[in-house]
Amino acid sequence: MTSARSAKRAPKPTEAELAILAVLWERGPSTVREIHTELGDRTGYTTILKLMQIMTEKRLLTREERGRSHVYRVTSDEAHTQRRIVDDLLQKAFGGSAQKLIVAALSAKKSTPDEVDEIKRLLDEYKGGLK
Amino acid sequence: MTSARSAKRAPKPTEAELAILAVLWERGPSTVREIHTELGDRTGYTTILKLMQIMTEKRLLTREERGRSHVYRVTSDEAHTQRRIVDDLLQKAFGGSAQKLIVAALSAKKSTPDEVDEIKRLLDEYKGGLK
DNA sequence: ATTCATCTACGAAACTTTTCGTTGACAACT
DNA sequence: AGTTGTCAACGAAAAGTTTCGTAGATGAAT
Repeated sequence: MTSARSAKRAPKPTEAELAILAVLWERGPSTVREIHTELGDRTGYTTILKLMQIMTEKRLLTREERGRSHVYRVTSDEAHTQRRIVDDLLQKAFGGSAQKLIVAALSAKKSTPDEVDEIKRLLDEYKGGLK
Repeated sequence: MTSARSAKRAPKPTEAELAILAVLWERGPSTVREIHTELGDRTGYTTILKLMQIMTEKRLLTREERGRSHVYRVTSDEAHTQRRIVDDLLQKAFGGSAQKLIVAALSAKKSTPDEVDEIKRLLDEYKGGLK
């Protein structure tokens, strides 16, 4: 056997794929038409269709038929996929240091003191979950 | 004019470029040989050389001659580049929510309580810097 | 029944990124 | 002077990603 479409882990999505995932996260299960509309006129309909077909092959999406069209949904949840992506970035750009990444995120986002407090609350929550 | 190599802002590095940047961040200014050694035998020497030449064209790196070889250094500092990358990811995968990203970073890294405390300290520092 | 709109499927073009083979320069060594 | 090792330069192949044109199916409207 060489490279059949067998049971593999979901690979890291490409840029264009990520744009589609983001819409699916926001809207929930959707048709190609819906995604295409949401994404605006930057890309043609068949481009989106093709990408979603490829994503289905890669197991990033599943689909079911509804009438004449297909409804796509993401296979693994938003948090899981985001963790994958961040983990990858953490290794490649931050030498594995979550702290550096968080600092970068804060200054990129220019968070307000209130938001920082909210983040601190999340940290406590996370710490609580560890025990 | 269409696309001359003029005064442009540094573009987002590709994956392979990022691997090189990471080594330069860690080691400081280095020769191609040094980067190649550090990166192991996964890729050939000329591949790294070519990439670094391209990166120099793109102004991600500058270089100066030292004897027969060239010493490359990054143009903009680590934090700045990391912020760029994170900002991009923030928009594309996290709907602009720094909180989501931070949570993802924590669980990807499986941070310990001590590390979480350290991050909280950084947050306070950051908050202090805002005033 | 013909036309029209909408959908999937397929294939290939266009573009980007990564890889490496080859060449020529240069210096150190014999 | 000839051989050997190391380097930058260059070009182009290979691989990966994104784009869209075209075709065929199906249902709705005339």
